[in-house]
Formats: sequence, C-alpha cells, structure tokens
Amino acid sequence: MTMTACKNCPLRQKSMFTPFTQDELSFMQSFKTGELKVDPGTTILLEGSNSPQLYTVLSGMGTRYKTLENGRRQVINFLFPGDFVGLQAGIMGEMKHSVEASTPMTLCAFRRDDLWTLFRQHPARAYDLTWIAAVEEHFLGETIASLGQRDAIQRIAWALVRIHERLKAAGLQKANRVPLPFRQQDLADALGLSLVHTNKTLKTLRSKGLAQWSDGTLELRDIATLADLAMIDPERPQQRPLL
Amino acid sequence: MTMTACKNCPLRQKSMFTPFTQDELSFMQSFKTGELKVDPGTTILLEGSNSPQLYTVLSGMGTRYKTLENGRRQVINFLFPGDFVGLQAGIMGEMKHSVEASTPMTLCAFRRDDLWTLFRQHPARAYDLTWIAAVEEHFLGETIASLGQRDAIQRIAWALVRIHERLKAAGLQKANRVPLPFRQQDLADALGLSLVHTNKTLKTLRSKGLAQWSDGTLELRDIATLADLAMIDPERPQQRPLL
DNA sequence: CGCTTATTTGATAACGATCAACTAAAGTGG
DNA sequence: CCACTTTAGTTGATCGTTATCAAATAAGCG
Repeated sequence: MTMTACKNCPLRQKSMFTPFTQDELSFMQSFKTGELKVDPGTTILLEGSNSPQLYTVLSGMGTRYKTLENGRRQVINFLFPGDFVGLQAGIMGEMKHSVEASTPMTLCAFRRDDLWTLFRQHPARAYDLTWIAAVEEHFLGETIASLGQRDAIQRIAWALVRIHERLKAAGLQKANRVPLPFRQQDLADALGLSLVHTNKTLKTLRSKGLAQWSDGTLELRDIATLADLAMIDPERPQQRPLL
Repeated sequence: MTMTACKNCPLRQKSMFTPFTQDELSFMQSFKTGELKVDPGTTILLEGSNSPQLYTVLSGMGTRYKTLENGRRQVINFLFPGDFVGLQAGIMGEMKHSVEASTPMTLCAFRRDDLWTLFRQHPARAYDLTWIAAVEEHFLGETIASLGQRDAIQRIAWALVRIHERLKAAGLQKANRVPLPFRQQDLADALGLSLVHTNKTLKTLRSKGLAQWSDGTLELRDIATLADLAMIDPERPQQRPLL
C-alpha cells in the first residue's frame, strides 16, 4: 500500500505546530491498516462490541448514538470529516455506543494495538490524541448544557450554528450553505426532542428567515440572530496551543 | 516537600497494571506542585480563565458546571475523590466550565506546563491520562442520553445509582449508604429539572422505598429496582485493559 | 432573634410529546 | 409501466409531564 499519512487525518491536522518527522511518517504508514468504504446505513461500530479498530473520517458523515433499553435512541454527536472514532473502544476495550454512516463514508483504519506503540514512540502524536479527546469532551459538555437548560428553539438554533461552524472548519461551506445529509429524526434524537416538534421548530426558524434546511443542505441566513437566540458565547476557533 | 505520589491520584489508581518506576516516582514528585485546601463554596476554576494548574481531587466533593447567558446553570458532573480536573484547560488553554467546592476539599495541584514532559518522558502515564479522558467522555455520553431520553424519575434514579456506584468505588460506602453533600438544586441543575420537580420526584422514590437522601447521606434501599427503573445496563466496573 | 438558605407542598400554566392523517418522493416488483 | 410499499417531511388536535408561581416550614447563624 503506497500512502502518506491521510490528508484529513486529525493527527495530521493537529500537527501544524509539530510537524511530522520522517520516522513518524513511516510509523503512520504502518499505523494505518487500510481504508474502509461503507454505504449509507452501514453500522461501522456496534455498541457492546470489542472492535480492534480505530477510525478517522476521511469523507462522508454519520452518527454516533446509544440505544436505551426502551428502544429510544440518543445521538451523541454527528460525525464529520476529520473526526476521530473509536478512541473509547480503543482505550476502554468495549464500544459504549454505535456508529452508523448517513452517507457513503470513507474511513482510515488503525489497529488498536498500535495505540500503545504510538504513545511510547511518538509522544507528540499521543499528545495530539489527548488534545482531540479534550476537545470532544468540551463539546459533549456543551451538549449537556443544551439538553439540560435550553428549550426547543434554542436547542435547534444552537445545533445548527455549531454544525455550521464545524462544517465550515472542515471546508465544506459555500456561501453560508453547508451539506447536512441527515434526517430530521436524527436531529430530534440528538436534541432529545420529538420528530414532530423538531419539524415544527425548524418551520419556525424558516418562517423567521433565520435558517433553512432542506434537501440535505443547511443555509443559515442570520447567524448573529441564531447565535443570540441560542445564547452561544462567541467561541474562538479551536486551535491547539503550542506545546 | 517530602511526598510520594498522592495516594488517591488517579494516575496512581490507574497504574495497577503498569507500576511506577523509580524514575517516574521522582518525576511525579516534581510534577506535583502542592496541595490545595479550599472551603465549601470556593470556586476552584473559573469559566473563561486560563488556569496554569491541573488538579486531582484527594478528598471532598464539588461540582463542575457551565453558566449560560440567561443565568441558568448546568452541572456537567459531580467531582469525587480521585477525579481529575482541568485537563481541558491544561490541554486547550482555557477553562470551558467552572469548578466549585461543595465541601471542604483538598486537591493535588500540577503544573500544566509539565504535561508535555509527562507525555515525552512517561508514556505509560500519558496513556493513563488518555484513558481517564476516554472514561470521562463515556460518562458524559451517558449523561447526554439521560437528559435526552429519560423522564424525570428515570433521570433521578439513574443519577442516584451512578453516584452510588462511583462513591462505592471510591471506598466511601457503608452499608448501602454513601455521603452525598449536595443540595437538591445541584442535582436539579445536573439533570435539567426544576428544583421543585426534583424534590417531588425524590419524594416519590422515598415513598416507594427505593432511595432516601437527606442530611447529606444517600441510601439506596433497592438498587435492582432503581437500576431497572432507570434502564441502566449493568455496567462492569471500569477497569483499564492491559496494554 | 431576625436573616438567610434549604426543603417541602399545592395550584396553575406551558412546552413539548403523542396520536392521527396526509403529501411527496423514491424504490420495487409484477 | 404502473400499482404497491416504504421513507421522509408536514400539519392539526389533544394530552401530560414538568416548569413556574406562591407560600410555608425548618434549620443554621450572626
């Protein structure tokens, strides 16, 4: 397999301050075990399973979710290009949630067993990984605050703004439009709202001229008002500090 | 300062599989910069600040929370002995939440700048840190599922069972009783419920003989029924897999 | 002994869930 | 090629869980 480290790999993105050494590059090549291409609807990782793989999303989008005993589904977050998947399983030994593709996806696969080698031999990459974990933890904390303290319209405004930011950062924005190939049910499950109420709330935002989401495309027409509605503190783009 | 690595430090707890080397022990000593003792009500870390410190909780309890612009407060989680605090600030450069002591607390303080040294010189400890971050991320995911998919009585049952488990693991259990020195308002803010409804729901659990929480002590009388009520999948104790 | 904080309880209101039905688009198979 | 099915989105009506308001009790505490 001829390859350089994946172009969209977060381990690469985060490395702008600490460039790869030749040794690291060759290690990355051995760390990567292959690319995975999946169709929409495919379950990439299954709750309770013991996956030997870690992944990086190279393209496509998906959902990370838990299923409760009563059948209800909670989408923990959406997966976008550049996201890292499976660190929990990689490090804890068992998946605590499932991952499903919403679009065709290509993923960069790593061997879990190589994680330890990474830590031993490439502390800068290990630090990158922990940085990623810390950033993710931060977003989960914000999600908790949304579910706990925001009402329906605030939650949806918050989600749309954050998703827009994320996709913009991933370079997928064109004139305030970003691709958002999920169903309303997915957003509802992410925000703890019913499908019906999610639909009606989206209609409200639409009729107010704030945001439009249809045919897999999200367009934010008034980000300032949306951010204000959602009580979002203007967040500087995440950027890793120099070591 | 004469010291060994703190007894309750998670970096020590998690190291049962990879014991400290003499070199590491001496590093831990230099890594630790001191102990912090604070009174109830003290804000240990403030949202938006740029703390140069990381902490480990040695004793006492506290809350980790965010405050929204409208003044509402979301408790992200409770802090118990053994918990690690400030990794986000340590690695991202800025606190995204506040930390406040609910009881007198003693904390073990580390210099943030030493984190990188830790990664470079002690990969096993760095791996421990990432393990901790992954476990925390898992719990946040479960919290999201609770806020999104469980109703009031399920949320409270879930929280009480999880808290009980956590305190038991910390060795604070005595005959199904654990210390829980928080206010009902804290639990309400953690679960996204109003104080009034939290109070009424606790009463329901009490009258059903399932759980009793008063005077800072939580007693679970019927854990099986509570876990069933909360739809908790029986979770094996978190234990780090061998490398 | 007033003052504050935490808990408790009842009454009322509202936000969002649930139920039901309909439209539109996209397969699918005979 | 057209019934038939399935999936996603939309809308209206009703119900219920939970928030909000109000007030009372009780426990520290200067």
